[in-house]
Amino acid sequence: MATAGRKKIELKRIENERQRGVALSKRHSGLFKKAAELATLCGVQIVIILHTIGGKPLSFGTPTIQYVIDKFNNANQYVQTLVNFQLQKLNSEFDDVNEKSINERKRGQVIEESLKVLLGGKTYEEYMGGLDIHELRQLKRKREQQKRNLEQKHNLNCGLSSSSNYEHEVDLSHIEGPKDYLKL
Amino acid sequence: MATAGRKKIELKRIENERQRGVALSKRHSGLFKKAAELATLCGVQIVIILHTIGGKPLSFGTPTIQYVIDKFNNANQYVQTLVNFQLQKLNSEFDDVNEKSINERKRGQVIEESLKVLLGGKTYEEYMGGLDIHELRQLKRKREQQKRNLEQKHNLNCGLSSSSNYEHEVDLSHIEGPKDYLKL
DNA sequence: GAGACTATTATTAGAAA
DNA sequence: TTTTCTAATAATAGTCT
Repeated sequence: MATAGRKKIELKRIENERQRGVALSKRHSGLFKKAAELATLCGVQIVIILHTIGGKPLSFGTPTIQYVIDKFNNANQYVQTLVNFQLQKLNSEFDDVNEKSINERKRGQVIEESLKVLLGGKTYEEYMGGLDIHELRQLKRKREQQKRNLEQKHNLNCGLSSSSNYEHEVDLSHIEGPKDYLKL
Repeated sequence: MATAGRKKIELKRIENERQRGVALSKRHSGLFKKAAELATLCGVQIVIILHTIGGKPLSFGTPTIQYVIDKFNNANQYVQTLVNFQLQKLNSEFDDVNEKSINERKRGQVIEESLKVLLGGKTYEEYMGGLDIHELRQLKRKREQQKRNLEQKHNLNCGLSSSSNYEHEVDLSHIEGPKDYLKL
């Protein structure tokens, strides 16, 4: 038996879904409140994680973190930090290359315009016809090589997926199992 | 204020070590008991980990601490998946723009070469003399700067970049912070 | 740290919004 | 799912062991 209320209730799963939901809501906040009090009064660091039957995770954690608490709260913070870092890097590179592209095009246009004047109103392509195939092939090959290099680079730098090591090695040997409060 | 007992106590750290120890002992078992009840009554899986001021870890978990931890970490894997998706998208865009940049430059070089022949061995800039010099110098400076930036990035694959207002759409809402129970 | 005692306060079951 | 109300039950501060 357990609980405070109008009536004692049996210490077993509440089958009525509605009742169970209400109990979960009340006891969830009650538990977290107790945890917060404990943290404040006794200066402990504490983490609570619970998964409802429906699979919804609820969690509580004091701001200061250590050991296994790292594994929970920090896992997220750490992931976010990594993500932001990677995104910033990519964004920055993206901006650089994009600007470079714009500048190259701009310069090309300036040169092309004057060339056009010299060629009697024809563009370079129009003037040259289909020639320079050899060089064009070489350029294509180079471009492909560079693309391959880039892909390699990104796989190395952005391997968030493959490398799974945000995990701090944590000694869990001292952690107790669930105690048998229910049989009191 | 809080607590049930002979007297209300202020909701702040108990400075008296003896009192604090007693409070920790009682509240620790009380909290774990509540957790066990919640697990039984509502069928939730739950883990509590706390570290005392002295660094001693105390924990509780149903069905197992490791189980709940793993489940929580799996939720994080979902976050990682989303993140990887976003990164791939950015990488792909990056490659596109980069290739575009390379193509622009190659095209510019080809045009420049033929222009040089037409101009009697002089580059466009040399031929144009003082014309457009302001703009050309600006472009040149920008290009050199960008080249430097890129080289730096290639060398240090970890250069922290400046600003980014990119927001990844990842729902971390299930990870609650400590709630404000203490101000009630 | 953990128990026992007990006056006192906190939590919560039930019902309904 | 959370909240309100209220009666009933549980948790615990203080003190001692």
